Amino acid sequence: MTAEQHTHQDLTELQLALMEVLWQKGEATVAEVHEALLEGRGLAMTTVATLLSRLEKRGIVVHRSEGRQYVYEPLVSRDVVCDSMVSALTDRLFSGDVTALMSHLLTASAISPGDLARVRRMIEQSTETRHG
Amino acid sequence: MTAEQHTHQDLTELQLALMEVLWQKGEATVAEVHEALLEGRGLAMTTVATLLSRLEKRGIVVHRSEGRQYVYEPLVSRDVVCDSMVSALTDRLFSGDVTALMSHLLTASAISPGDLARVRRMIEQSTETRHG
DNA sequence: CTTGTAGTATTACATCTGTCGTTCTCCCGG
DNA sequence: CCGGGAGAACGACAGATGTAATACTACAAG
Repeated sequence: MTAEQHTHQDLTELQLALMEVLWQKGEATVAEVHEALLEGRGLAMTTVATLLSRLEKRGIVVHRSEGRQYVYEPLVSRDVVCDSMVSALTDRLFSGDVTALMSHLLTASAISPGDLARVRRMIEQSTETRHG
Repeated sequence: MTAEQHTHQDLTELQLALMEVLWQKGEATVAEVHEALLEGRGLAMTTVATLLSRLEKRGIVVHRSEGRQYVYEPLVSRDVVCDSMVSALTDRLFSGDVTALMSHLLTASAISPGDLARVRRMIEQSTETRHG
């Protein structure tokens, strides 16, 4: 049992935005992350650096020095974070009942008929996979 | 346009726990909420009072005086909060694509075959409803 | 060796959250 | 009329987050 994922990797909007850059690029310097977030967000370079270092303190990313720059790299995959966050929400709102979440998505939320059809196809696929 | 729900009613675990009590009882005094949360959480009465008043400042609950006690009442329905929080997550993680969330739930997450079947039935129901 | 400069490190501050301790108030029983 | 209590009001404090100014450092050019 080497895996002991904290399962509590709840990231905020902003933190996710940073991670998204790292996930996309694989790794990036502070300047690169800053650049990538410039459009839409007018964050100062130091702000980005601070955020990144805080993320590192939380063990979500690591950095190595390259010349006088820091190159950051994610330590957790996007999938793990998604899993963790979706699970957390499912727990909080639906006592961990995934089907309740589904139900909510299918009813309360605004889901288009097209989406519905696509989802149905997904379900079928899943079922097949399981049976296969 | 009288309706301007903030659509940003993101509540924390603890805040949700308080709300859950109010939603369940319809309304409750500080002491009642405190009591309801005692098992599992050992919060001081003042803590509960503080949390409730902060929730009120955010416009999520209101209180009226009854004797020398405060009776709190929710201002937003559970459904609205669920909607808001699920939407927020969908936006953050899947750029608002509900089907992507669904897909995630069907694959990455641990969903049992039984659940899968139940979900499929739900989908069919939804489809019928739409077509009907 | 000096200096500019890119880039990191340090410090700062406001807000939100979790968590209370303390104080204030007002009604009930003497 | 007075003292106890049950609550509410107020103030506190630590940790996380968003945001950045300022300080420091080390390399590259002269």
